[in-house]
Amino acid sequence: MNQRKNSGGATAAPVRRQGTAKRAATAGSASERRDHLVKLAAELFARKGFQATTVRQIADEAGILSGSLYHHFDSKETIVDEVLRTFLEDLTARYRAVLETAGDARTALTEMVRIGFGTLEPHRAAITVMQNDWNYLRSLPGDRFGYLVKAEDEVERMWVEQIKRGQAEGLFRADLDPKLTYRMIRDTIWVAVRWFRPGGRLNTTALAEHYITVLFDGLATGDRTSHGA
Amino acid sequence: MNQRKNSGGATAAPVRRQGTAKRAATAGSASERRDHLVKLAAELFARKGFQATTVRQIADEAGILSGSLYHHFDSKETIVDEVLRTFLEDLTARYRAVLETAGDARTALTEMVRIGFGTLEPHRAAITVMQNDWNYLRSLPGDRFGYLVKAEDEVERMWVEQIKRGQAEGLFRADLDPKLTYRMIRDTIWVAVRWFRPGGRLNTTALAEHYITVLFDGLATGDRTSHGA
Amino acid sequence: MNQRKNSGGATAAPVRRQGTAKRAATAGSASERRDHLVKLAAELFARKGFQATTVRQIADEAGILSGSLYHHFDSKETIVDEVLRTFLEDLTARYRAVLETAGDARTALTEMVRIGFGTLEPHRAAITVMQNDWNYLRSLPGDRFGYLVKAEDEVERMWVEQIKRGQAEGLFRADLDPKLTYRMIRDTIWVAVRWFRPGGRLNTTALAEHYITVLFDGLATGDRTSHGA
Amino acid sequence: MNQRKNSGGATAAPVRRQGTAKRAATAGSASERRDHLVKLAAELFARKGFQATTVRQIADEAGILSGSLYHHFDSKETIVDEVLRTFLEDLTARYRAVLETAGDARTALTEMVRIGFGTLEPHRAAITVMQNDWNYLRSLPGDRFGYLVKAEDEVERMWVEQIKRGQAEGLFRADLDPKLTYRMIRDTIWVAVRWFRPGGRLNTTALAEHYITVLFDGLATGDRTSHGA
DNA sequence: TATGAATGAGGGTTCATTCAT
DNA sequence: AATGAATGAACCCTCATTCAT
Repeated sequence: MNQRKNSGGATAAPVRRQGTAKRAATAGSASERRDHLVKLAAELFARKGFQATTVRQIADEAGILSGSLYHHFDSKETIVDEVLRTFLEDLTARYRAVLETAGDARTALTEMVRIGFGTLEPHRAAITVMQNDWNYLRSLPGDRFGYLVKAEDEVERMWVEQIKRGQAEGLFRADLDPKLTYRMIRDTIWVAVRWFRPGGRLNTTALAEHYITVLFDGLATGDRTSHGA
Repeated sequence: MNQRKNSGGATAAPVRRQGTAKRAATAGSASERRDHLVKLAAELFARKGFQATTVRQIADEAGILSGSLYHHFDSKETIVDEVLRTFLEDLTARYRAVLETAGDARTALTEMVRIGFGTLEPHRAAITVMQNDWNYLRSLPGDRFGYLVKAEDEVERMWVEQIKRGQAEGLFRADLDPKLTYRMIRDTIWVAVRWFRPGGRLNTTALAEHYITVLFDGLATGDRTSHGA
Repeated sequence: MNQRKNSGGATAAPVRRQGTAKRAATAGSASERRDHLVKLAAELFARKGFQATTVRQIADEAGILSGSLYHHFDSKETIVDEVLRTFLEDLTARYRAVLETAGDARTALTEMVRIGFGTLEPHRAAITVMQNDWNYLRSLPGDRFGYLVKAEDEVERMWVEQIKRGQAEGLFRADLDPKLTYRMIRDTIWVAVRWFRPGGRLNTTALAEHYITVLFDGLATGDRTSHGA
Repeated sequence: MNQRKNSGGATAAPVRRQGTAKRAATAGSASERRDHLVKLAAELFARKGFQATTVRQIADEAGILSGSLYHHFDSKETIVDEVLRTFLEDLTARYRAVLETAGDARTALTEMVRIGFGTLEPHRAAITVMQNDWNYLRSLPGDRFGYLVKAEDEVERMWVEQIKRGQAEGLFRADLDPKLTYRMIRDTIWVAVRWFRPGGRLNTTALAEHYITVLFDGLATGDRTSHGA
């Protein structure tokens, strides 16, 4: 279950009983099989929600019986855990990388926005799950998903730091609440997962640039007059 | 505003075992009782999610048995339906009112943002449900919640119209995608429901003004230099 | 579920859908229904063991669906809990009653033996479960059945006390280990449940008198010569 | 006595992952390996019950995977079969040996009691299983464990014979039911397995002598007065 | 308008067993 | 003689819903 068994080579796709369902070419090491299952599950979780997805559906998708899933995972929760953890690890790693080499605060923030939108496509399923089921998963007993909160806190710290730095450097308006600003940026990026579809009119790069423009310079054209009540 | 207590009639407050729950003064007309139940349910849906909330929990909260709920509602879906419908009707009504008397596009948009944030408190539960369970509800068979999509479309039309008008008037950058811009604004407002807590450091008015500032004029201070890669 | 609802009178056995199975006349109060179910379950537990008995079998026996059992009980464990608790409460109550009015130690012990055998018939199922499944139930997590151990300790104390008193009074051999002696007596009585069948050659009274004879005066006839190695 | 370790051959102690468990020296002939597995399983069966013990647990204990057990045994039942059969064969053999050379009935019975207690330690696991799971195993379809009943019958015959002989010889009370008496003796001995722990205050020899005293001469001191109701 | 007992479908999970490798 | 992936049946339990009272 957890030792890489072979591999390297053509692995001569073994003849395997087909079960009832599709089951696309699933040769490869044990951990590859596991990853494959996680991917299938993530897709379902994203489409229908964690709770509404049954382990039987996941198993069907993989062409095995529901009980067989438990050869690979302890529980349904373990699967979604793996989905989210993978995403969060990738995300925080990318943030850290950017921050090590970042120039001024605006550049850093710009890069971070790009990273955010950049995950939209490769991690679409995970982000969707996080958006929709975060509330539920966090409420589960046993602090099973406590790391979610921790990871989020770390990310928040990174963003807020840059915003504050930008204010100190005179690059960003001093009258803004850093934490609040971070939240708005974060939400704007992630919620896009709800309507963003790859292959549509705009790709995630365009999305990012669009948002960067609005974020830094606003909707308005040059003339800064007061409006509203 | 939400607890017309009696109504002047014989209603002879029925002796009732109290069950385990609070259940404040529950006399009154049938429709008031119904509204009360909807409110309790909305709170639970918001806190735990629609699926994770059982009809038994709703009934408990109301101090009755789960079967008794079915004297008021056809199904669990009917309840959430009422929750969402009420919210959407209020929201669209407010938008229409503003648009009838609005001045230039920027003023109109400003007001719309204020309306958005303004619903955060009174409709917190409904918005939360919409954020978290929209995906699931929409996927239910029978087009039970098709009106959600319709309402959303109407709202989108209103916003996009104002954005385009603003661009035409030269108030907003011409290089922005109106639909995309709308979505970002919308999301930023609604998702706030996830972390906004009444009584905290900032009230919804402050939130609105904060966002209006960033939205129109951006994060950056005056010097519009190019940044990023 | 837990309030006595009516009763007293002929209760006009309500017409009720028959489900799929037998279901003997089950009129009466809610708690009577519950008791009935417990009795059915106890019988099955005794016959096949707690683990080997499925909730479906219990429900079948009652003529309802397995899920319906959960209207009356929280879990399968709750049912066996009720089986054992009822027995233990009856048993300890009887012991206490005897001990309050007992004469010398031998009389007390005699009565206790009679009580023991006397429970064999009315509590046959419960005793059988206790004999066969004690080990398993005790090992369940959460100290769900800790009271079993407590009740057993109390009973042990009562017996040992009488044995010691008998020794002090010069009625019982002084060279016997009281605790050990108790255990042997206890086991001899309870295990009889394994082979005792009501209506057989001997009833429980005869069993008791038989055992009392051997217990106090031994197998041997008068001549107390030493034997064995 | 139970671990002829090698056997003089190349056996080239196979490199084997150690799993999570102990697994002392496991080289040796196939039948030794098998015996070892049976012993591990017996221990688990005794501790947790036959049904509650999973084949996975047995395999874990042996440091192999559950599927691998099926190279040694046809089924889980086969394992417990072996556990019980071994015990019963040893037991009846010992009884037979004693009976061939026995003197009077009292001596014979004394020796049989000693044998009984004498198996408590070496066959603790098997006896425990027999006590707790007999009921279940006997109920399994296919008469798989019919030999259990047969062996028990044979043992009963041996005991009852001696008791009757003792009565005929005038050594035992004539008013006792031989079969009933046998059962009580048997039960008293075997159930001791539930609380007997090697290394405790009393060893099995002391237990036996204690019981022999009570059995033949009773609890009471010399004065045979009538008691009870 | 409520109760309370029941339905019936389905949920996640367990587990002895099989079998290609 | 072992692995590891899978089976398939069954298990306990949940829950929206129904309905006679």
